[in-house]
Formats: sequence, structure tokens, C-alpha cells
Amino acid sequence: MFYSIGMSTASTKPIGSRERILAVAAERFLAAGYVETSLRDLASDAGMKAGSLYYHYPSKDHLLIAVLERGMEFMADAFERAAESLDGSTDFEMLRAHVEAHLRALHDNRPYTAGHVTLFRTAPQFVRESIVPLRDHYESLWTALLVRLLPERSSKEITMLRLGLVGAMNASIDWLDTERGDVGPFANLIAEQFWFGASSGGGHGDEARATKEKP
Amino acid sequence: MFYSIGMSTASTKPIGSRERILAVAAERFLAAGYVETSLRDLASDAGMKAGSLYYHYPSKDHLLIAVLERGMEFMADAFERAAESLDGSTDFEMLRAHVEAHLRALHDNRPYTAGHVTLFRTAPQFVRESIVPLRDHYESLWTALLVRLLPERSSKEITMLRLGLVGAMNASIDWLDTERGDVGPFANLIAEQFWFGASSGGGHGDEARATKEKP
DNA sequence: GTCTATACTTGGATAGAC
DNA sequence: GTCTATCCAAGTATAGAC
Repeated sequence: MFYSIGMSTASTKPIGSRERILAVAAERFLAAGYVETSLRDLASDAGMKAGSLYYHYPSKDHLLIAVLERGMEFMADAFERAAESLDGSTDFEMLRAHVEAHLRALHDNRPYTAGHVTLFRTAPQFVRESIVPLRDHYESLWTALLVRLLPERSSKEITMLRLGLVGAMNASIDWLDTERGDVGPFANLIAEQFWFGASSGGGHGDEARATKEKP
Repeated sequence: MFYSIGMSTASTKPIGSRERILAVAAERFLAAGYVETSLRDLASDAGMKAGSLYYHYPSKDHLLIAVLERGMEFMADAFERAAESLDGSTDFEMLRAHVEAHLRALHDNRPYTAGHVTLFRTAPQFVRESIVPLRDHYESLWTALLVRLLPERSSKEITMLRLGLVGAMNASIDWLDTERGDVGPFANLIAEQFWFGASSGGGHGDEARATKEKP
């Protein structure tokens, strides 16, 4: 089976092999797991034979690293783009915008980003070590945001809150079906719950529910 | 290497082989992953040879099923024990008690329960299908609790809130080091944040912070 | 209940032709 | 850049002795 981006006819500019391999790898690693995916599987998906993969990547590990790196790049880019043009915002608006950016980046680039959530923990040590710097960088962006929003919290509390928030957002990859990709309502719910709490069932300013219920 | 529960001398009643195999499997599966763990590894940890495992379990898959089942039993038991003796409690107290019960069960039986969090997603299909019923049952306990606490929420919102809350709690297995096992403060933080929101930095009733800061 | 020995399969990686 | 052919390692599972 061929990966179907730009492969329909020879007229559309075909995607480079290196990039195509990366795409099918992200897809397969996520769907079937890293170890369960053989290089023969990947080669088949990419329309070539196993041995040919080594012309583009030096090993299976390096291929996984490339997938995870790409995923982290998507996430960090989204965060930084969301950070622009938020100068006049309220604290909650700022939080909400970043939550939405995270969720959107997570789901719009699913094979790469969800792979990060799913595969990192069980990846070979060599792979994990290669990715840690990128991971740390992304975490530091969230830490800085939360410190800014919650200046009175201890750093331990900030860490816990960050992990809880990110954990809650990432848990959505298991079930949030973006069939028409509207993560907006869920972003609102998450941000609202994080900021105001679940017990305050909707009575805290219109901006919190602005896009939540559109009748 | 031998698993060290009750194996010091022949005087202490030795743990049965079947149970010992289960314990080392939970440990190894969590630490190294399911596929990365060979039956030879498990046998070595359990003090026997690979072939002997088949006297106790019919396959590697069944061994993983047994580990995950045990984990779910721990979790469900803890939830139901927490549910007793909570009749006169406030809503928040009830939530907090269940959060603490979940976290305590999660960390006190770590190899089994964390295995559930880590291994389920990447487990062979046959394994996943076998434990889905147990998983559903545990999720239904939380759903029922949240419905009771938040009667005005839609069922979709309840689902999202449950997944967010459980996701946040489960994320703690990656970093919460229970070196002297005090999950209490973290349970407070999670419950507080979920119920009152992160922005309300401590000004909402003493019961919320009762055990949080003990000077 | 545990051991030894082994059958059988699959996977990552390399070499050299085209 | 891709293919074919192949090497070598490792794993699950089985059979039968003790």
C-alpha cells in the first residue's frame, strides 16, 4: 500500500522518499507500536523494499527519533505562534489560547505528535535520550506560562499543575475524534475546568464560554 | 536474580511460583516494555528456565492479561472501599477521598497498576479485548461519581471531565516519587484544582487544605 | 514442577548488482 | 535510489527426560 499524499498520479509533484518514509513510519509506529512494526512493513507502506530504507535512514532507531523530533517541533511551533498577539489578553484568555493551540497541534499532526505521547515512554533508551532536550524545551514553555499566570504558586505546585494539565490534554488523543476537527469546545472545557474548576458550572464570565455553546 | 518477596530463607513461607512469576512479569513489563521483555528474562527473574513458565501460564499474552487484570482489581477495590463511609461528606470531600484512593492504589501497587496505564495502549489486540470489560467497569465507577457531584453537566461533559481527571492522576506515575509514599498533598492539589480551579490559589474553605500544609 | 534441547519464525542490518 | 540475496541474532513455544 502506498501512502496517499500526492501519489495519485505522476503529475502531482511526488513527495520525496525520505519524507514519505517518515510519514508512513509515524503512522505505523503510532498504530502498531515501534517494536511491532518491522522495516519490511514500513518499506511496503512506502512502496519500496526493506533494504532501500537504509539509503535514507541509518537505522530504525534514527527513524523513530526523526518522527518524535518532528512531533515536538509541531508542538513548540504552535505554542510560540499562540504566544504572539496575546498581549492585551486576560489571564484566562491566554491560558485558553495555549490550550487550544496545544490540542490543535496535537490533533492536526496526529501521527507525529501522538506518537510522542504514546511512544516516548517505551522507546529505546538511545531514542529517549536524543529527544529529551526537545521535550524539556517544550515543558519549559508551559512552566513559564503557568508561572506567569500563577505567580504565588511554588515551583513544585507549578510542576504538578503543568503535568496535570498537559496530561489531561494529551489524554484526549485516545478518544477525541476530530472528524470535523473542532477542538474548540473541548479546549474551552479543559481551560475552564483548569482555571475555574469543575464545580463552577458555567457562571464565571462570558469569555469562558464564548465558543462553547453556539446555539 | 530472584524476586525478593519471602525468598530470603526457606523458613519464611515461599511465595508460589505462579504468583512470583506474575510479580516479576509486572515489574519487567513496566520497566522494559512487553515486547522487549523475553520469557528468558522473566524466567531468570523468577529463578527458573523459560520452558518452565508454560507449566503456569499458557502463553506470554496470558501472562500480560493476568498482570493487567490484577491491576484493575486493585483500582476498583480501592474505589469501592473509599466509597464506603463517606455518607456525611461534602461533595469536595467525596471527590478528594476518591482522588486519594486512586493515587494510593496506583502507587502502592505500582507494577500492576502503572502497567495498566503504560502497557494497555500497546498491548496485543487479544490482550486489550480481554481486559476491556474490567476497564469499562472502573470507568463507570468514576462516571457515576461525577454525575452525582455534577448533576447539571451533560454526559459528554462528564466523559471529558472524567478523562481529564483520570489522565491527570495517571500522569503522576511518570514523576511522582513516593519515596515515603505521601500522596496526600498531591491528592489535595489535584482534587482542589479539579474542583475549584487553579486560579483560586487557596481561598476556598479550610477543608480543601486541611492536610495540605502541616506545619 | 522444573530441566534440556530444539523446532520454527521473524527481524534488523549489510553487500553488491542494476 | 532501489532491488535481491543473505547473515546473524533473538524470540516463542513444544517435547520429553528427570
